[in-house]
Amino acid sequence: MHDLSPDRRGSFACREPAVTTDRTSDRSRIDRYDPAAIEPRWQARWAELDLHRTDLNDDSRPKYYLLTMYPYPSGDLHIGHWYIMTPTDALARYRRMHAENVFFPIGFDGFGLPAENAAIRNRIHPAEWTWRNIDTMRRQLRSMGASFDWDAEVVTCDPSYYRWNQWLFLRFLEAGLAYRATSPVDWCPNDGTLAREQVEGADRHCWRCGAKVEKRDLPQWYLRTTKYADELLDFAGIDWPEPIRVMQTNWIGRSEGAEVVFRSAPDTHLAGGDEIRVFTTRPDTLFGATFMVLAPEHPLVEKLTSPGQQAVIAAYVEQAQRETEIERLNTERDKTGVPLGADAINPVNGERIPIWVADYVLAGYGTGAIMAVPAHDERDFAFATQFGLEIREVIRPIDRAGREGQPAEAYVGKGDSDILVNSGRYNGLAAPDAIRAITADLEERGEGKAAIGYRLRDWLVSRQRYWGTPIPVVYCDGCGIVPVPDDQLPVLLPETVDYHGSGDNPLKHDAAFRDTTCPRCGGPGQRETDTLDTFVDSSWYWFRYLSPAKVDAPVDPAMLARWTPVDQYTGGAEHAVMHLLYSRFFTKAMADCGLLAHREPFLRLFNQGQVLGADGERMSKSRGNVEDPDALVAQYGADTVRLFLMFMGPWDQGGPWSPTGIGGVARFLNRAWTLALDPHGREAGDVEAERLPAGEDAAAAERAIRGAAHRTLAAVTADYEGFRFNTMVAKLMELVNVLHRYRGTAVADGPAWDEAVRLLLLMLAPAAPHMAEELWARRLAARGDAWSSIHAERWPAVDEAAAAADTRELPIQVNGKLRDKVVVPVDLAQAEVEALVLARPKVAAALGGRTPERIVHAGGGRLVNIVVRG
RNA sequence: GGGCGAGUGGCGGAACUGGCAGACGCGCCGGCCUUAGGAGCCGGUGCUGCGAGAGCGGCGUGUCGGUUCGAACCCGACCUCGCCCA
Repeated sequence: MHDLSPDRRGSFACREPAVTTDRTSDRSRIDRYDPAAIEPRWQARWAELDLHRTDLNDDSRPKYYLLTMYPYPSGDLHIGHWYIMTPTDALARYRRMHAENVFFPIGFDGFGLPAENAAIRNRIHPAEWTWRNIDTMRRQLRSMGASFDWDAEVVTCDPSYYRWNQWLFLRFLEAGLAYRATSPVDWCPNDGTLAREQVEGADRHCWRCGAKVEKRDLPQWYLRTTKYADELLDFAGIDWPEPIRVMQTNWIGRSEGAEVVFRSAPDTHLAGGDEIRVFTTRPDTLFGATFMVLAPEHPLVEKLTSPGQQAVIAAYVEQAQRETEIERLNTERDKTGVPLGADAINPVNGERIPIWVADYVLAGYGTGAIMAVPAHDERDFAFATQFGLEIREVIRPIDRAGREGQPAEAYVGKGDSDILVNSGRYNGLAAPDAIRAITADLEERGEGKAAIGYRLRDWLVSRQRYWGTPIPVVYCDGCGIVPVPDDQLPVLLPETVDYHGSGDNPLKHDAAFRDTTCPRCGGPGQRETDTLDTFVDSSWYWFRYLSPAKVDAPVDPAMLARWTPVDQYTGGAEHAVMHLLYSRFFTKAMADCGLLAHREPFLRLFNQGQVLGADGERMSKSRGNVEDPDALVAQYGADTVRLFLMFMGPWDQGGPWSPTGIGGVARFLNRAWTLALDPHGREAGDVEAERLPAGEDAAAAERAIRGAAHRTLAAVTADYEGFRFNTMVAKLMELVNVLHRYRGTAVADGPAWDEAVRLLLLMLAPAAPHMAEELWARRLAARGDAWSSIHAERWPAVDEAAAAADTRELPIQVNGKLRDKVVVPVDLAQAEVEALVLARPKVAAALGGRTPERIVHAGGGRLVNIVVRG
């Protein structure tokens, strides 16, 4: 209700900015650096001039699509958003200075649970809560001075966006990429169903709320991510960080093996011949399969159970269903299980082996049944030991020949030279050969085949929530599942909802929404009341940025062709197997629906680290460790905060937040300001005033200044290209320190000085855009030139001749220990270097009369090492 | 338990990927300027020994070994921490 900003402004006004003291000395000659005055002024000017609006139709320049992960509108921008976005903004500005047509959009991930929780708690409509937060965040985002193209903004909870979620869902449905199925799903008591990727940790908790996840049997909608399992493993053509590739690869979890068909054996209660399919990565251990285990939920359990075992099996199955997956998979606790009273036939040797039911086999995993090889699998070994089942060694490492008797533990190794034993006609084969031979033989007899297993599951996208995209289908008694026709999209979320004071999905109880007519037969129908996982929204949002207002298609095809894929994506690594995997899936699925011509969304990815709270924990409102940048911006200015975040450390590293040291960055900007505006001044305490550094005449000083400036330019350019913002800032600091040594001397404000200041401002422009713009404007005004933005300037070129030094300091080692240094001309010949070096008294002392064995000129003459013996 | 990554001053972090360890900044110490300094400016600052001093040594990148003229960087073993997966 109440706008807080007047209060805030009031409190800022009372606070004396730390960086603006000017009561003493000659600093009063120039106006102080006052970011509070400069920054809003330039932000307004840039907006007014539409400086950051990208002409998407301009193809006279190379395009560069720079994307940063759009934020969730939680209501306030914290320092983490700045950490993510301001270096990316520096990149956008840097690339623009290379005359590229840079598209740098922003939007909001509008759907999601916090809005709904706020609605339940505070009786605010989720839409109102969300849109109000978005307004706040837009203002806060502008205070960063980021050069977002606001015309392209996308908000996913707007019907003009989620309509296309629905449209894409229908295309996937048509293409067989979306389907509905009933199976045991991960269920969070707070958030409802979750995708497998959204269940984290060994204790299987919810990624969002941390609650313990259970299993439920529910009919749900899925997207067929598994169809692309192999393609998702292929990262050719995209430049992504190794850790993300590894995480996705592990997540997909491809394993080669075989599907083997066991059959139930005829028995008094059973005709036999029921197929029990198992997947194994170790078909070479088939002869060691001494029993089988079915998951309690396996469909054949009931049929195969012998009459005598029925009561005990029923009780066991019921008990197992009450347990969580984590309890069932816990390797610490004792295994439990019950024999069915039936046997299976091992297809390789015709042996009858008992079938058990045990909870350590999960229904949702593989086929829900395993062949148990206790000699070569730890869990099977534990189970067999506990129940006194046979343990038959069939794989033997070559160096452990002929040891008989019961092994003390399972040998799970898979050495290339491991030999099969106790395996009939395969005895003596090496394990890899045996895998091929056994698989081929099974296939020939129709009892198995080579198969590939994946850990990846299809993506469960149904959520039992109000604040999301309605899934556009209708259930009709006569017609079954009927997709909502395109011309009836969007299926709008009803605005008035009743929350019953619980977390239950209000759509389910909203008759006006739920009850409808079947689009096919016109009879009564019911809408799907589940909504789509919000990760659907974020799986294609960068396409929508290209034509956010388009009403007849999700994206303008011409824009698509010109601008996608994204050239550079930046964001956190925490989305490795969620957002980043889903986005790749969506791109491939959209391509297969004929909507795209490319199959990978983001050519290059950079994962910045996370800023943690001062306590080292992830920042969150509930932990109370969220850092508010507004106070820092008020005290130091946005440029200082931006630069400090870049200077903290490597961008991909992140770390606990601490504002200690921000004063150093503020000082640096102040010193740069002083250099640019007052080259002749000297500070009162500077005893060296007016004097050039020892041994330098004016010409040497000018050479030194130009050299420093151009070497800095070369280094800073390389750092921007490599996302090394921390060293980029450090090098600018060094340049400023060099220039300060010449301030007030005869060469201050001379041509070399002038050039160095010009380069400094240009190098600073991407990172500290307001201050650079202000000083640039004053510079132009001082020369009587018309104003033009520094952000429209070209990135300067390094003058290699200026950057080159004519002498260098040569370190001299004796047996690898540094003993002396000498200044030499850069192009001194090796023979002359040797003569010079050997003539040094310190070298002679270190040699102690010994004769050098050889002299190593290392690293292209960077260093000499004199090797002596004795 | 498996996979990946990282251990460098009091602190955040540099070090062209095998070549001067500690750039830059914080902090700390000294000086200047000041009625004052929590501002600004200049200088110093890895640890340690000898020296009044300029200086001269020794030791140093988690631990122990190895390769090399030369190792923070490469190899082996181990310790600790982080992330991902069980």
